[in-house]
Amino acid sequence: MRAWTRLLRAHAAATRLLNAELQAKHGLSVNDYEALYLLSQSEGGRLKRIDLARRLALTPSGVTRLLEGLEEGGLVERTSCPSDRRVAYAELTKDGAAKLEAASCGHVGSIRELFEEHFADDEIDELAELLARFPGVAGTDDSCPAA
Amino acid sequence: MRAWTRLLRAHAAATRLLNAELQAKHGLSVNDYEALYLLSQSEGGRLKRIDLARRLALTPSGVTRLLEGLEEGGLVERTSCPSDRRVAYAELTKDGAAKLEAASCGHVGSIRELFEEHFADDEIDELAELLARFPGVAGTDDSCPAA
DNA sequence: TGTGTATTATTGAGAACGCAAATGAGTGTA
DNA sequence: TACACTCATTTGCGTTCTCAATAATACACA
Repeated sequence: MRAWTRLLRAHAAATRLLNAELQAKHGLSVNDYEALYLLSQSEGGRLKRIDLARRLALTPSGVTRLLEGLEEGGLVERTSCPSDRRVAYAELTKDGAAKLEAASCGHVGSIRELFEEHFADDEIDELAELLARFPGVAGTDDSCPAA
Repeated sequence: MRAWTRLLRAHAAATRLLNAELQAKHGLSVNDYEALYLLSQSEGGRLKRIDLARRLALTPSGVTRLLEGLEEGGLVERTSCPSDRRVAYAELTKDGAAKLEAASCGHVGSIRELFEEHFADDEIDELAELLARFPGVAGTDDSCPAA
């Protein structure tokens, strides 16, 4: 029980902090950033919308809304798939890659700072390992295509 | 970095699951439940709104909105403080205590299930200990008045 | 081929929450 | 007393997300 309530609090506090900073400096939300990052790590800089949803732990409709904003800003482009006309790809644009580049240094720094202020290096690994146990979390953070 | 993104995913996935269940069975959100629980554990079944905000990792305005719903449902009552007329207490009503009682068994069970399915007991403790390091998380989950 | 089912994506409606601004109340200082 | 400052709370507004319903496509099988 303590573990659960603390997960709630830790997420709320950390998210609010990082969101505010990212928003102020670059006009991006944390999820905007994560989406751009995932695209940048994927082959061809693009990902099926549904895969993006799974990796971000959002619903498909959440992804539609998220990408709406990014497309409007010209950071992401909609591409269609010739072999399956149901799927739409989200593809990183040049502007999107540049935006990610510009934001990443500061953002990664803030995250490092937040964690290293309170944890030793091996504790961070431990935390990551434990969190990966939750359903749907494992294997969502690297560039593997998530078959 | 992995630790951070996994914290995001784990929270999103777990919250969505437990929220849906709690909502379907009792018409409460996770934060509704947490608020009722915190009140039930506090002296006199009441808490200053601002303390509730801190313990839930919400902003004061978030608490106002949350309590709006609970007051409408008769689960919580607004009480004033004689010694400082700025503060308003949120006080658990009989109905609120009953509602909490009714929901707690199933909800706690779901949480246990979710965690015990993926973790050993000592790993849960470890996770709780690590999460407590985040700023503002420590000491928010028991009944201490959070001076 | 025709039909039923699963999958991908979008839309409408609504919930939850944050920020900024405003209000009213306490506190300290001259 | 008068003034500035801080604190608890609420309100308006915008953002982000979910759920349920819908549409279009793919696929499996008789």
